[in-house]
Amino acid sequence: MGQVMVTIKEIAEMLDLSPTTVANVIHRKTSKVSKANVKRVEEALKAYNYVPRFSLDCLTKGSTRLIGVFIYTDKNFGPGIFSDPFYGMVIGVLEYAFRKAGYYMLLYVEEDPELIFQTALGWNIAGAIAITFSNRDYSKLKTLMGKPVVGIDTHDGVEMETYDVCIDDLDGGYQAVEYMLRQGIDNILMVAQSKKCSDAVRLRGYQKALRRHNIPYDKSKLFIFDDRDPKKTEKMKVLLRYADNNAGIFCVSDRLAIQVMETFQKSGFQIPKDISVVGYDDNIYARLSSPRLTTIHQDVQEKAEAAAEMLLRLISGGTPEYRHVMLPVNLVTRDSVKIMTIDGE
Amino acid sequence: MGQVMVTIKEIAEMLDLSPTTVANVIHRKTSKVSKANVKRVEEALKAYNYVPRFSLDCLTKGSTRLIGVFIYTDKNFGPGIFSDPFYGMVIGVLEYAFRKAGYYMLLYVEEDPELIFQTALGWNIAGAIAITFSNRDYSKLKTLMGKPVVGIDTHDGVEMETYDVCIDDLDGGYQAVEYMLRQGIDNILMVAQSKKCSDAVRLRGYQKALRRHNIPYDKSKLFIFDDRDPKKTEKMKVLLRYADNNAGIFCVSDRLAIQVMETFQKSGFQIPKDISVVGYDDNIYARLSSPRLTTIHQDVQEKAEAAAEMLLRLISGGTPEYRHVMLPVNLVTRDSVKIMTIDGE
DNA sequence: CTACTTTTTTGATCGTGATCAATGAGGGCA
DNA sequence: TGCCCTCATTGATCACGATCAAAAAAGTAG
Repeated sequence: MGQVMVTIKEIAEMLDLSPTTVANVIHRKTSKVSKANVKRVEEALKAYNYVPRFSLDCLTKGSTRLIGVFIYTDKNFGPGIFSDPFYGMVIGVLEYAFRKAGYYMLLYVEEDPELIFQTALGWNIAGAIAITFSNRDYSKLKTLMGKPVVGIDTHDGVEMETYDVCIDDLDGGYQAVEYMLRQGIDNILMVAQSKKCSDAVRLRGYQKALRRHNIPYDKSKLFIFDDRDPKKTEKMKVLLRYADNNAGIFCVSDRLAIQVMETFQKSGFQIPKDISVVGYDDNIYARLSSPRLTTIHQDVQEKAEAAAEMLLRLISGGTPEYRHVMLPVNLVTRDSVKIMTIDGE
Repeated sequence: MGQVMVTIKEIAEMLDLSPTTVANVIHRKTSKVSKANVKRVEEALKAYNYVPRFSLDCLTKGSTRLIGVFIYTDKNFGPGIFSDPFYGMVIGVLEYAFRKAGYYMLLYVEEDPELIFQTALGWNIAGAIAITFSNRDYSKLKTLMGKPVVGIDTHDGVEMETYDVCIDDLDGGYQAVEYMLRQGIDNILMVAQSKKCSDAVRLRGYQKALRRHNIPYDKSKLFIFDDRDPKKTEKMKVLLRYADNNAGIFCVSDRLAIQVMETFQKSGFQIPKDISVVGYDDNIYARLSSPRLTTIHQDVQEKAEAAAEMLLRLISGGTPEYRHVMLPVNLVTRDSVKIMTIDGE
């Protein structure tokens, strides 16, 4: 059915030449082909719209021009994962960078590491971006393929042999909490999605800020709300009893922050009058919410660009300048934190 | 470098069998292999972690298990395209559906149709999703590949031979405008991104609503703001002179609607007191904006799921129930349109 | 015109998996 | 024991492109 692709052999037959000659023209080895034939072959290639069969690259070269972008989701996020602006931006930037470099992007979102490994091997990809992998899975992927892998937001932080890009979550947590403390807010809760990964690092930043102000860490002030939990919004109501103008909440994502604010607002509280909230990411949610969200800004585009550049350099046999790139974050102050006025706190 | 993949031939050599026997076990043609050997081969496959080379499928079958998801962008959207919740949701749903069906997703965003065709051919994809293609490019892609293609939001509407999914933009435009008219708002502007494609259809819906209310169409009330234009926000100020409590603006996207609202708000106008605004899409912007945006809701997830199902059925040789799926849209009333009260309009 | 060099073209092989036709081995029956 | 039949296994071939060594053609010099 449909049009059949022209092969080198067919072009060669039509011109009464050998496939080798045609192949030589394709690979610009024109020194080995007479000018007359170069012209003839080139015209035929255009006329019959010859397209190389990318998928067969793995036979003659070691790999295809596919780059695997693997997103590990330990929770079953379901199909809506890219409506999260973070993932959307990341894959948009990666696709762009790879395409411009002549590579193609195989996108694969999986919870089962084994399936990711199989995909990487079976497609003979040239390299991979591993998003939110654990160090163990990163290493296994790399060992199995023997091809470059660059991690983005590796779960359990940086290890010697990995190449990866992340953000300074310790500083992010610290800045968020320090800012509230400086406004005289000293009863600060933290709302996280899990106790692991980047949330754990942000928690350390939270603790560091408290320590600097000689406030003991009270683990009852750490709340975990699982994104999968359908009763999540219901459970958030436990936060209501903390409403107090000396209280603040540090949330590990803008999404969570918005939900927390809505919880308070629905119960008649005002933000930041009755309680302050700081988010994390600085995505579209933060700019549109009311009140507009004070949050920790991370440059997702830069993160993805850095990862793409690292991987492309590794694939072409080079060595990236750094093994580990940790991008800075910064606080963006908007309207969700009560500001200390001159005449009192 | 790295681990080398095990091949069928190698497994066969290790077990002192022929490659054919191993291949037969892999393809479940166990009727042709003795039970003892089936067991031996299966164990070896597991032990040496045999993974078939997906990319070579095109040699023996007609195509690979890749599905091309092609997004045509006549404007150079740049790398941030998926931060648009629409595209993000679409590709998330597609990736999920294809993966569950055993296919892999090749994502390719391009402005040059020729490069899309080359990609489709070179990778021997099993089928393609063509997002915002023109009918001409859709047909060309289909003809060149001879494989199933399903369109999403085909630019110039539906034609006989295409398979595609779209939304009822005529009704969307109509509902948006009709709603404002019923609130006594009779001076209605329309803000679009272009004069083509779905915007053109929505314009017809706009005109239809006016006609029903015996209001003549005034083309000076149609404003085009190109998303690429950096002076876009500046240019929007021409709208300000329409501020009037009998005036309303129908915007072809929530993003545009938000920008329009901000333009008015920055100049001290209130929405909907001084002017009403209706958006289109009902994405995250609409729910978070202030005032919350009254808008036309489209179910992006359903759209993508319908397209995925159609394509998978076509690939497996079946026939989808419909050639053209047009999903309904509906108005979601929130707070950006002035509501007519009992005692006056 | 021969001998030799250079240019151009070709044949053969590899790498991987699917498949068909053909061979080998074992079992049953006369 | 010999013959046939069936089940199990194998060899050969194809699909496609890259590449190297070998062959053919063309050109140069004596």
